[in-house]
Amino acid sequence: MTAPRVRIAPSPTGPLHIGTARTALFNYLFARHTGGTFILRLEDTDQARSSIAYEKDILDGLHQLGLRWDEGPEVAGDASRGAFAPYRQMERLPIYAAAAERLLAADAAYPCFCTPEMLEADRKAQEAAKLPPKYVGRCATLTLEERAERQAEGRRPALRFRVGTGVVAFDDIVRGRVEIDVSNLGGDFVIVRSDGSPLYHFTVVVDDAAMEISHVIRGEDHLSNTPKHILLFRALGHPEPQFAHLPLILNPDRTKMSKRKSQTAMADYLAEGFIREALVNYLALLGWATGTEEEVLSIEEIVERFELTDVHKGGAVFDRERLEWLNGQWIRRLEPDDLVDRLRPFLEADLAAGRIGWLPTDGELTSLLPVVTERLPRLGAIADLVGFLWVRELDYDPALLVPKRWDGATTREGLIAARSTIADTGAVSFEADQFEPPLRALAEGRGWKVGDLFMAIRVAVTGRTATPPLFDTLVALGFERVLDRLDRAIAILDGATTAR
RNA sequence: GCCGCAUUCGUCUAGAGGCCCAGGACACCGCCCUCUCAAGGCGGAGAUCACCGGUUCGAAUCCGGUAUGCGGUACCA
Repeated sequence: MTAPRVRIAPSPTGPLHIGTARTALFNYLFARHTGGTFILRLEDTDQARSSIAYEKDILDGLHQLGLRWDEGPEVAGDASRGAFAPYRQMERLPIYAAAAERLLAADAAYPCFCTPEMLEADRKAQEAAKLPPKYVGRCATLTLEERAERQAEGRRPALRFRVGTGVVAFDDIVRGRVEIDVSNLGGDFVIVRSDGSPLYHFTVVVDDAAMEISHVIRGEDHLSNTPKHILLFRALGHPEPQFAHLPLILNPDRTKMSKRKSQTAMADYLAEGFIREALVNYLALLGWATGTEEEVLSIEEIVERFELTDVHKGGAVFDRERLEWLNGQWIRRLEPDDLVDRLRPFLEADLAAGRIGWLPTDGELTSLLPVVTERLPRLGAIADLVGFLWVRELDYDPALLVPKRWDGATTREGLIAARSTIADTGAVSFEADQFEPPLRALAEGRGWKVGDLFMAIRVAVTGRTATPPLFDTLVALGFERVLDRLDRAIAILDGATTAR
């Protein structure tokens, strides 16, 4: 058998959608697993809704996920690559026109002069009679003379495809045999608008035929449309590809995942710091499983194990919690240098947004990693975790300073004692294991719980109650800043007592 | 309305006639570890396998029906 050729065919009418990314991924996995070719084609015939900005978002998003296509357009107008160029439908208009001409010549299609008003009236009547909406076929039997007459009146016809009669059946790779009676297709459907622009059902088939697509892998929402495509393939005299309809990704209420009810833009997930390894891993597991208990898998491992026949039939609810868990798994698996590189853009964004006052060096960041990675659910959470390291002044609620079991006076006393202990030991060298024994001894000597003392210090130097381990934090801050922040906390407590 | 597709713990799933009074993971709860938060370890709770009927010695797995859900039904993609 010849190598498969598959494609992802997004339309740039919105940002890269999670569902589109998943479909792209499954096509990619299938292509790589079988040694086939993965093609990207832009379906931009809906000029009213398409935009170059969306196109860029989609291509960038796919690139960021690591889904490289073998044939297709490059970002924003750059050169295409592949033997079947162009890969933007708006640049393929002559091809559709020629195909339409052939169908017309063969009388597989005919011009339709019905006006939107007439069609609307038909629909109303059918609705009233409780009949399924369907084109009545008014123009199906027009003679050549009648067509010419209407043309002469200046009416611009749309082109309709004759669906004929019978049953269309196909063997879907994930769903098995599907049979649909042509009478349920809604009658002869329009393939070219009256303004001459081709419609989706038509372009998709012309292109899949022209690009020699062997397997059409797409969302289940296209299942009911497949007979139309098959009819078109036949009329065009082209062998039908195999079809595989993937289950839908769902909102929590089990409807098709939508912008209204879920976060659907891939760019938003990327911006939050979900990394491609996790995103790919998670998306692959929506509707597919290895059949073993393996779950944390690299894209290479997934490629190796992927089979279309193992894909599920039922829809899958998108579960952000599980994605976050996988993201944590993958963040912890990254090499330190890699993690530092990937953290950079997030820190730059934090700086730009004023969440931090300056950027750490690579060395600083690297030394922080051991205590940071296991606390990082998303790269974007970095400032939230240790942003206190890169700000001049801490801004916190003074009430946080006082541990639950302590009062203000005890806290003040504790911080003063801790300050001098740290000043004494830190003057020699500033290392984590230097402080723990003396500070523990301090707590013990005063009859304090170490947790309380440590918590007071923690809040004083970080402004937060949840941080990486205290001593690593102190070292990261440095001798001077630790003392400064302790002094400032003591001053705050002084102020509080004097005020009272 | 009509057509199509689907249905295993809250969620993602394993399961292809006996290994299943259903396994794993996320989330949840508890314990351990512990200076907080995580991470990790251990344990717990959680599914009469949508329902009804049939086939079979035996069904989550096969067949039929029902219900529910979703998708499609455009001169959108």
